[in-house]
Amino acid sequence: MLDIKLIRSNPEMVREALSRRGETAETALDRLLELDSQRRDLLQQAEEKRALRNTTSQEIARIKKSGAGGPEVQSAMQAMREVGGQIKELETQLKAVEAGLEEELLAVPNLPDPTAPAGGEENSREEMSWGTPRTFDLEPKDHLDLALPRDLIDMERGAKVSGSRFAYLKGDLVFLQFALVQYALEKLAGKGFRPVVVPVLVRDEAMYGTGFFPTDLQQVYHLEADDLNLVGTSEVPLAALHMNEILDEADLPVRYVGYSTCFRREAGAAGKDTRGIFRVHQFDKVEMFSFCHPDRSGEEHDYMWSIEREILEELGLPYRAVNIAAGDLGASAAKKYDNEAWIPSQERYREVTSCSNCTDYQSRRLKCRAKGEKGSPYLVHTLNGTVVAVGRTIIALMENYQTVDGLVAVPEVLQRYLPAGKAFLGKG
RNA sequence: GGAGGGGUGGCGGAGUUCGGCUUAACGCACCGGUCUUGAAAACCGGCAGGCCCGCAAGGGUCUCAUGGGUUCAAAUCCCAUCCCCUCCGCCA
Repeated sequence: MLDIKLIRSNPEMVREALSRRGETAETALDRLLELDSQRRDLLQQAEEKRALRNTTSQEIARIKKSGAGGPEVQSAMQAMREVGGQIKELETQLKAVEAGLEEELLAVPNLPDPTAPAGGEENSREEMSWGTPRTFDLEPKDHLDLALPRDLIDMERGAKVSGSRFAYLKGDLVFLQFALVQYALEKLAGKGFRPVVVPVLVRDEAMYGTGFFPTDLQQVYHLEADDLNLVGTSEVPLAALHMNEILDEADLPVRYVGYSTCFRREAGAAGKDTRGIFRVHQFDKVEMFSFCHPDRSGEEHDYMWSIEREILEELGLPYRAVNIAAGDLGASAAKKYDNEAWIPSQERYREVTSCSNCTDYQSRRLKCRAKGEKGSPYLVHTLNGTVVAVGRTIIALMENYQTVDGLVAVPEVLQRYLPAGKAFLGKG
């Protein structure tokens, strides 16, 4: 959520910034400004009446206490009865205006960082790349073809039991998953991130607070009976962890690494990435999150991004990193890097991790602030990044580490987390 | 799921019977000062946040879990919701 005061005092700057997203937020901004001015007008009227009522009520109390209290008290009470009615009327109008303002404001995305390229997806800019895609003598197999002979991935039964885009992961892939998770958690814990297992069911409040609602409503599984939502990423419960809190400035940056299953409806992705487990409704992910001082989110972003790259390099996956264009950013992000690993079967780079700086967009919604020994509380900046998206990382590993015999080698950094002697998946 | 009890400032904790100097006592923590070679102790003072108006100084308003209601006036009375605790039942 943007600061209404910023919009009020600097509408042209906001308009300009949003246009870099390609947003046609013009009319929305005009409505916001109009509602804001209505709100302040009504607020002022209501507060004047309330001030009158307060002083008069105190007057009445004083007179009654002194034992007096004749007709003038009666008439004052009568007058305040009327004022009370007027206040109620103003408050009703005010509430309607504020609800409208809130609704409009929630739908406005974050202002993009100046270093995020303007425009849509096609303007995203490759920042760097690492490694060289392997060349194969024979056509490389995709992850599903590699998995099927050893029954490591079972899409058919996933579909039978749960529907399309659900899978069973079996055998050595299960060990590989937990090896990745353990490797990621240990690495991040060593870099100042506190491990957390988060709740995966959250209230609407947390979804709005993190900026997924109202924009991504249709992406989220909602449990009607309990009015709870299945999270699509542990970013949600991690961000909401300090909702309505004032952090101690001395503790910043407050860093967490969360592990959870993630659920996504993938509405609107019909026909896209339908093979294997590249795009499924349920997957596991290790996610990092940081609450940091507003002056340091830039360097924190770089730090987190560097961790993601370090991991891809240790896993030996050729990748490229992309600075996402403003128009392709999620609602909350001011800037985002996507890291795309080389997928041999597709002969292209696909997103495996990403890292976003959400500045104060989420913290304003979540009311998450920090305060030093002196001075007033201020909104923190929030950042999130994928450490390991298990499914996609497994795909990248399988395809890049496949042998001519159709076996899959295990990267050295992961071997110590697998049952003894497993240097290849599904062997024996 | 059943029966009770309870949510007050950074923390602890009064106040709720009987609505009105509660602009929330008191303590702890914290900050500033006096004292001291320095520190501790003691003493003095300060110490919530949001919003609105204002160049500022300052003023107003709201907030005692949340939202309504009663009243001239609500931490206090009424209703609803959320959360926490205890006991019972069920349970990985």
